[in-house]
Amino acid sequence: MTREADIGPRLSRRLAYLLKRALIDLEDLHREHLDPLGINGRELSVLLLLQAREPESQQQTAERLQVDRTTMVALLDGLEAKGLVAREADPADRRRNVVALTDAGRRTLEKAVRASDKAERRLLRALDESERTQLRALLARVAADEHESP
Amino acid sequence: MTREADIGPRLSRRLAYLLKRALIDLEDLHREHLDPLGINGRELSVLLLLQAREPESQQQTAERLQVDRTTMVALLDGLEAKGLVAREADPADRRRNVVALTDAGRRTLEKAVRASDKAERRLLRALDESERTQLRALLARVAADEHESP
DNA sequence: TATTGTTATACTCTATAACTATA
DNA sequence: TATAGTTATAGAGTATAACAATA
Repeated sequence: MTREADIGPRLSRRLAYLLKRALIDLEDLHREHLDPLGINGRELSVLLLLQAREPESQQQTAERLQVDRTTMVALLDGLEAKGLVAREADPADRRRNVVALTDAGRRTLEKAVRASDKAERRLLRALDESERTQLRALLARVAADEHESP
Repeated sequence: MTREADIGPRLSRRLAYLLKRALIDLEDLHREHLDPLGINGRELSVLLLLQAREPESQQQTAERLQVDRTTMVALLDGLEAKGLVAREADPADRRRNVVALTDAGRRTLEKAVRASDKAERRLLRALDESERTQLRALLARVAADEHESP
């Protein structure tokens, strides 16, 4: 494993390095914990988004997740094949697909959130509860600020 | 821009989402600030690593950065073409290339670190100095813990 | 026989352009 | 004419396999 001494203090303290390490480790943990549910982290984020905003068109979903609409097609193809979401032509505008969670999608979502909680706790096990809250709060403020005035 | 309300609180508070947002924003800022120096964030990390460990073989460098040795070939090709690093056959073992920073590489490195500092400050402008230190310290502890017992 | 650097190749992720069906 | 979804295609980024030089 890479230890701080191996790469030097200047690199190991750069924010981009620290964020990337944390994200890669968290993605590995998500792979591990979500695998039994048959979905990945990306798909979990789509399910979470749909739960908050359904029913919604594919394009709106893509924009909110900041992915290309062609990427969303493939993502929804996968989720639909697993029976977790359903596409239906919008009666009011037959060009649009209305996307919604299925019952199975809702059940998988709740299990997946618990699995993701586990992955997060595992990543942050070196921190106590108040420090975990603090980290999340600091990151949330950074994200909120970026949204405000780019 | 994506606001928290658009994606719902459940997604916007997931750690993976927060880390990814911060990293993407920071990568954008690095692109912007490093562009005048002719290098990218990836290349800065190689320069920082070499400064800490030079001279070192390509393979050792690749392992420390956790990239494939074939990827390192392309990375060093780029840095060498810009005159920032030099490859030389190791007299003791002619299979190896010894990689070292050139004088130009050292100068560019220092400028790039200052540019990266700026990018980091811009990303974290919503936080005060003690909060920035705190965020970095929390992430460093998470990284150190992951290295310890995977 | 094993290792270092290299090249060729394939795979993933994502975006661009073009097609269709609707409006 | 413009838009939503789709498909085909191409571009980064990265990994695997094979090869030449050296040990």
